[in-house]
Amino acid sequence: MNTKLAYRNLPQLFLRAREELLRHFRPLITHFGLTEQQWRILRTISEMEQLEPREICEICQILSPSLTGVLSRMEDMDLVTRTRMVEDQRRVIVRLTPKAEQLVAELGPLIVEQYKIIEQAFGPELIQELYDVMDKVIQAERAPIPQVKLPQRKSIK
Amino acid sequence: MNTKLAYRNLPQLFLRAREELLRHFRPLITHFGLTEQQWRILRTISEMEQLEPREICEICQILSPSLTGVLSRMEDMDLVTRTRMVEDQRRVIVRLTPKAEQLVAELGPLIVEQYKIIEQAFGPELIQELYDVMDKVIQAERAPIPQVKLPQRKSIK
DNA sequence: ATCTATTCGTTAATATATTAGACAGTCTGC
DNA sequence: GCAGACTGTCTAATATATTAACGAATAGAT
Repeated sequence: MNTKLAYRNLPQLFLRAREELLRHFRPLITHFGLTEQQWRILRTISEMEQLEPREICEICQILSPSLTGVLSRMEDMDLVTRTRMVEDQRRVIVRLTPKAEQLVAELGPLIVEQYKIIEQAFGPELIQELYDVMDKVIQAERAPIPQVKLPQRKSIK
Repeated sequence: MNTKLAYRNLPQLFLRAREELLRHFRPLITHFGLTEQQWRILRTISEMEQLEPREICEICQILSPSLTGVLSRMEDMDLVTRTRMVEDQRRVIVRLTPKAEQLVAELGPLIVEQYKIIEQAFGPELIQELYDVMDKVIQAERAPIPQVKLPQRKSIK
C-alpha cells in the first residue's frame, strides 16, 4: 500500500535543509578538533559571557543528560570550567577558559567567511527568508496547540 | 570577550524550529512504540513500496552505520524484512511487513490530523512558506560552494 | 581471465540523544 | 521548624550519530 500522506514530512525536510547548510561548516569545526555540539556551546557561551547548564540546553537544543557528558569532556579538554553557585548549591555556572576564547577568536572569523560564501551562492534573499521563517516558527506567540486524541493502546510489544 | 558573530547561528535555528514542530508529533509516534527514526523509515518505505538501504539513508538523513542498527532492531520487531538481491549480492531490499503496513495505516491518519491542527495554529501561509524555503535550500542546483581556506594546524591535542 | 578500483553494507569505537529515575538543595505552607 | 512539593543536575540504560576501516561483491581495464 503506497498511500502517501497528505503532508510531506516537514521535519525531515528540515533535517535535509539543515544538512545542506551544515556540510559547509563541518570541515571547519572538525579541523579545530571540535564536534558540532561543542562549537554550538562555545559560540553561545562566548556571546553570553557565562551561562548555566539549563540555559545552554535551551539555547543549544541539547537535553540535560547529553549536556552533562559534553560539558565534562569539554572540561577535560580545558575548554570550559564549571563552578557551583554559592547562593544556590544546585546551580552551576559554565565559563570559557582562555584556551577556548582563543579558539573562538580563530574559528569565529572563518565561520563568518563561510557564511558569506554561502550567502553569495544561495542569494542574500534566501538567507534572509530562512532567518525570517525560522523566527516565525520559534518566536510565535501562539495559542497552545492541541494534541490529536490517542487511540486505546496500539503500541508494539 | 562577548563579540557576536555577524551571522546568527542558522543551523541552530533550524534545530529549534524543527523541534517546535516535532514536539507535536513525538507523543503520537512514541504512543505506537516507535522511535522518530523508525517512523521516518516506515513512512518512507510505505510510500515507495521497497527501498535499498542507501536510498533510505539518502531520503531519511540517516548515515549508513546508524541505519544498520535501526534496521536490525526493526527486523527484530517484525516491522521490516531484508532480502539480498540475487543479481547483485552486495545490495539489499528492505520491505515492510504486514504488521508495519497495519501500523502505518493506523498512525498515518493521526499524523495527518496533527498536521492540520498545526497548520491551523501556524497559518497555512507559514506552512506553505516552510515547504517552499526548504525546497529551495535542498533542490537548488547551485554552483559548487567553495570551502574557506583552512589555516595551518590549530586542532586541539 | 586477471588485476585493480569501486560499491555496498557492515563492524568498531566513541560521542550524543532519549527516557526514566535518583539525588541533593531550595522553597512553601503550615 | 518541618513535611512535602519543587528545581537543577546527574546516573543509568538503550538508541542513534559520527568517523574510520573492513570485507565481500561487482565493474573496468588490461
